[in-house]
Amino acid sequence: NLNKLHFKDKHKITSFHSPGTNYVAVTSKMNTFCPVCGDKVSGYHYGLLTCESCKGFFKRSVQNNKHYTCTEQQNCPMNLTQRKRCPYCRFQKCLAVGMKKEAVRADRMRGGRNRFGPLYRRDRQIKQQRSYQQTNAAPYRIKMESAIPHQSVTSNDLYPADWSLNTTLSSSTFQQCHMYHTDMSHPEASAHWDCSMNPDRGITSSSLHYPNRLPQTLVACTQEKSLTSFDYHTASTSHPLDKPTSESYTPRNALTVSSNVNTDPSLDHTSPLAQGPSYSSLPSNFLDSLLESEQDENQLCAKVLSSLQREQANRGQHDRLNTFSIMCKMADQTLFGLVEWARNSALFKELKVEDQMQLLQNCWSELLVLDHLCRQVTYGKEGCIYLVTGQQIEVSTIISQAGATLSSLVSRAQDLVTKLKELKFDRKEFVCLKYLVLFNPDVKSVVSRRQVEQTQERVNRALMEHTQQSHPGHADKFGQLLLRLPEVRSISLQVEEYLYQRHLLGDLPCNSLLTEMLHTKHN
DNA sequence: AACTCAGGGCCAGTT
DNA sequence: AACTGGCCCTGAGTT
Repeated sequence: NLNKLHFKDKHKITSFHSPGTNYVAVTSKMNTFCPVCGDKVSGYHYGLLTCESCKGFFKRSVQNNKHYTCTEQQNCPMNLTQRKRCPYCRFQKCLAVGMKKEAVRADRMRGGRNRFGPLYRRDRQIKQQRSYQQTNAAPYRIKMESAIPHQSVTSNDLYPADWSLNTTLSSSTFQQCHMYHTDMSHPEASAHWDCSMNPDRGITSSSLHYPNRLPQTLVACTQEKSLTSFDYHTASTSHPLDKPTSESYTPRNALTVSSNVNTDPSLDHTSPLAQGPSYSSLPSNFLDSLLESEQDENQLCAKVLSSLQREQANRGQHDRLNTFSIMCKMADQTLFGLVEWARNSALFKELKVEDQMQLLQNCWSELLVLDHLCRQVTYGKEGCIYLVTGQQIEVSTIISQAGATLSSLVSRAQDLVTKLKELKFDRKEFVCLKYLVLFNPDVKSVVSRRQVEQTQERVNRALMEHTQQSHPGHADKFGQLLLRLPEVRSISLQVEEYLYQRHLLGDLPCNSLLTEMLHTKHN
């Protein structure tokens, strides 16, 4: 008698004995987590898949017309263990994720069906379709989900079996795999995302060693005006993304061949950048030259992966990085890549080193956000976040596991991704936005303001011409793209604020470029 | 007619 | 006393 069985056992039996459609429906329900608290989903309740307890909580709150208050800052972490602490934040999260008050019946009539039936059906179809696609595209995922028991998922599981065994696996292999990250989808792992529960708070990355890192130079620059271009150049050759043995810097392309920091590209008449006033008639050449200094995504992916693997390998069994720390490391490595990108750019090299420092210090977080957005537009699947390592995480999982601030950041970024996808955002436009953000003449204490302004105008004009040429039917694409920049700025400021708060709690790896950038700004 | 599943209610346990 | 959350009852819609 199934009705006499425990709820959880009922689902186990149903899923075990019913292959086909029913199996997919039940297993997908079992494998998803409540978007409010991360507990196991028991079915559709008031508009979406939630757990039994949030269903009950939402029902009681609406039925009894509850008005809760928050004793904190109205952004309490919401997870399995903490959901009871703040009903205000819990109810707000219920509403935020889309639970519908109107589905709670005023007449309290039992049974029957409501008007959300079609909505649930459509949602099921989408999930089933997605599950089918993933099953066919990524046999790996099934292996992970079935092989890794829920009770012992650690940050180590960020690396599926093959990652830790085969360190030479190519990045393209990873990208084909659509691997899913299991740590975050586990309720217990949510602790890693919420400040107040982070068991690894205060983690010290003593095993990290980034000799002569650029950020120290950046910080030093704010204190010592006499920093020479030589210091800057030497310091940045020891990029942590480089192999530890690399002693000399090898430029990636012709634009960066010169070792002279203050090279004037106008002297190089073979460079499209040096074509003077005529460049505007050949915007594609100018943009192509900007594109050339772009870092190869596969290379970046491989570097970040190997760096993370090295780091984990150097750690003891009980000293593994938690999810948040891993994300910070990824951001940190990406940031290094962005600094390297700027440093290699011929336009940037034209500037005085002090100005370079100021500009980078001003826009590093915007560059990170732009980089994230571009990766999502290029590789991201619907409802997923594509990491620099080639892994994907479902947005709903992050939102269910993270606190309010991080959830809101992810949502805002995803909204922007949607808009950019609608605009058919391409790589050239992305590079232009990066330059527009980097060459910001409004940054205080920039000495060569006019030069920065001219470069910004130049890139701006190239962007306008490109959008007009490549999308003649979309007259306002240029304006639409520029209109996204204030939101990028706003998100980046929220990112900085969030990271700084986590830093104050000791959650950020001490020895990171991120930390130093944050420090410099707050000092 | 039997089944499904998302509503509501109940109540032992917890705060 | 109020709240929580797991389990059960109900009944319109589906098969």
